[in-house]
Amino acid sequence: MNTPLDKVDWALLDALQEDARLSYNELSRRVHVSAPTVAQRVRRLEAAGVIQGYHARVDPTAAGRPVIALVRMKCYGARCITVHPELLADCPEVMEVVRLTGDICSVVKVAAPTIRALEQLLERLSRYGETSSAMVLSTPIDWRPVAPPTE
Amino acid sequence: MNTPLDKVDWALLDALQEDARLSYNELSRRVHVSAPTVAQRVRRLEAAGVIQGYHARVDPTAAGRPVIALVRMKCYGARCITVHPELLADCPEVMEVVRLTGDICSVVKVAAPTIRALEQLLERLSRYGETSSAMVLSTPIDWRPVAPPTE
DNA sequence: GATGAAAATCGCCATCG
DNA sequence: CGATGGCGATTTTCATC
Repeated sequence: MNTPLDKVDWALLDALQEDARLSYNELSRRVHVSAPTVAQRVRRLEAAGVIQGYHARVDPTAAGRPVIALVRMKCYGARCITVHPELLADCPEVMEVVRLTGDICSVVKVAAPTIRALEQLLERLSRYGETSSAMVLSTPIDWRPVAPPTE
Repeated sequence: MNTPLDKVDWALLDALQEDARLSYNELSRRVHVSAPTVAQRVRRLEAAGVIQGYHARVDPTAAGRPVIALVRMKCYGARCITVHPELLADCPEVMEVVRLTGDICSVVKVAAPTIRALEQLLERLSRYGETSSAMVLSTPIDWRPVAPPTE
């Protein structure tokens, strides 16, 4: 079902991206739409896959994983981790994997407790392809909400 | 205040990373700790900066921004966007900026509505440094919770 | 940190515009 | 398709142990 998102949908998405814990009543006040309508809209957005989940954002450093890195992968053909992400199911250090165009197969974002743990993960990743890693010094922009496409 | 996270803290972090909309009562049931204690713990985690926010995760493609890319930047000295992220305040396409060690200054994650919009953003970014971009074909691992560091 | 209760809030159903 | 009203259930918080 591909009915485009209207003004109310985007107001709800804005609010819930900013604070996922807002109640339907509170959303109703902010968006100036009745609470039952809010609940219906939000459930529709969830069912349509527009909203994929609600998550607390945890600071990896404060949580004991201060070693952040980006690992560029050039996988060996069929063992490409982008087609077998389940290979990394038991690697809690792996936060994100994106598959790319170009000579870099994928980029893996990693959050490890220690340099040593990062080293071990790189060894593991090197089974699947050539790795090239860079440490994350800081995150000037950590997170941004998805904004309505202005057309 | 740097008191390390205990078992209860991690149970709460796990639950709230998985579903940020759980009530304190529901958390109380899952973590087997009384509701007032849950509320107190969660507020402490928020105040300590361990929990940085609660966000709905929105699928950029479903929300009208299907053109995702990673842009590697080699900034021109002082104009480096990692030290002046406010230069990108009015670029809703920019989702994330990480500063890196190595010859790549930073990587910028972008979600644009169209190829044309991506092109325009690249023009803008090229004012600050050399850009090298790769399209995101897919995201085999989109998101992972921060897990307790096993030591 | 647990308990218990009180006040406020929330979510949902049926109904109506 | 959205708004209103009201009910019951849930939640949050306070004081106390």
